[in-house]
Amino acid sequence: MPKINKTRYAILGVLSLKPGSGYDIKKFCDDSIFYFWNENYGHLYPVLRQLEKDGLVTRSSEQTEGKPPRNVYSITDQGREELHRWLMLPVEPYPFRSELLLKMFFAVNIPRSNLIEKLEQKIQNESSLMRDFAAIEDLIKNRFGGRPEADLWLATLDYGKRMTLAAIEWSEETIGKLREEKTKEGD
Amino acid sequence: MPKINKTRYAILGVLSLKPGSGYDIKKFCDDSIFYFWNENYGHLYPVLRQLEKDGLVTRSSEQTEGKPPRNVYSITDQGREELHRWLMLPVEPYPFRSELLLKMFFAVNIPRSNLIEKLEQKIQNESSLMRDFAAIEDLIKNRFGGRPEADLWLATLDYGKRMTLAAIEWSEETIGKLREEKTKEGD
DNA sequence: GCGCCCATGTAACTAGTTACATGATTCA
DNA sequence: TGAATCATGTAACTAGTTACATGGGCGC
Repeated sequence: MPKINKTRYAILGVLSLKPGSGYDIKKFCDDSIFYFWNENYGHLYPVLRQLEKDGLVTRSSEQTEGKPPRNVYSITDQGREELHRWLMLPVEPYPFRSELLLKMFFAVNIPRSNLIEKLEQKIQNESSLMRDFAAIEDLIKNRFGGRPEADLWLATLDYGKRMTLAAIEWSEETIGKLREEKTKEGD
Repeated sequence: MPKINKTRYAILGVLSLKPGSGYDIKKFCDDSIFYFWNENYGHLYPVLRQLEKDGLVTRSSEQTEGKPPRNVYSITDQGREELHRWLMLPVEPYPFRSELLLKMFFAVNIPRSNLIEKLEQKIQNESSLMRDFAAIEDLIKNRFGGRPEADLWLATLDYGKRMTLAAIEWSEETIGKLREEKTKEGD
């Protein structure tokens, strides 16, 4: 089974909401779906050109005076069909990788304080995510509450919130356990 | 900042527990840490040779009669130092990607029944994982309970369990919400 | 004047996947 | 007899990352 290029579909998905430039697509990923998707220019721009060649998007160059030129892409009917076809397909299992867990698993000879630092860092990161989620939730409810997509968007957000909360809880309890061990040894 | 090769450290980690062949390392990944790490031969074997060239592991060829030859690798002192150095380093943020969420996010024109199927599939997968976790937990507690690593291994397992449970809960509640919507429309 | 935002892209690289190739042993 | 497990590896490919290159506008 050949690996299918997900970036193609992520781009088609973003353009299915509204036309935009490569820059806009990247921005959308970073602002709205960053908690489960990411794209970078080095991959985005070439794939965008390829989609154009395949007839799934069209490009129109906009030149506003005193501003950098914009290549605005729109999804075509063929592009919508292709996206629809892919959305209907079952989800391919994607191997999850966690460097934190890898490090913990082999950390017998690492000072517990170092592990605790890593877990505290994780709590910081995840807490920051929780604040982002609150802001996104407001945005969806206030600005896009009427849209038929709103429920789906809130569902994906709910996933992010649950995972993030669970990660924070695990980190805190694991820190607790590590401290217990430490004091046991220390006495 | 250059991207560091995680496979190198995963291999060093596995060999830090005990010497083994490429096949053994792959097996360990698939059996014991598959819920947060994966390796495949196409990457594993070349990296193993590279580690040998760098003096971080040594190779000894075993030829048992009537069996395929085995290249058994052992970690060197230099390898242990390199592993230790890396384990102490802070965790690099790794972008999380979810095809399921990507599909849900853009699923306005997809029948709800198709989404529900995907969520049910997810519940199946995660439930199967939960059973694997139970088996691994038994193994750690019964066979490796005395090892100093046991607590760390149980901590990583605990992470897996929490995430998996949260994913199942989310899937079930999301199915519920989708069905509600459906019946509302239906009337 | 400095830094951030807008805006496009390429080149070089690396990590990782899949498919191919081979072949013995063991167990049902 | 056929499937699974043991066992090693290469070749071709693709996806994705990072660094480089360029440059105007805007606000503090």
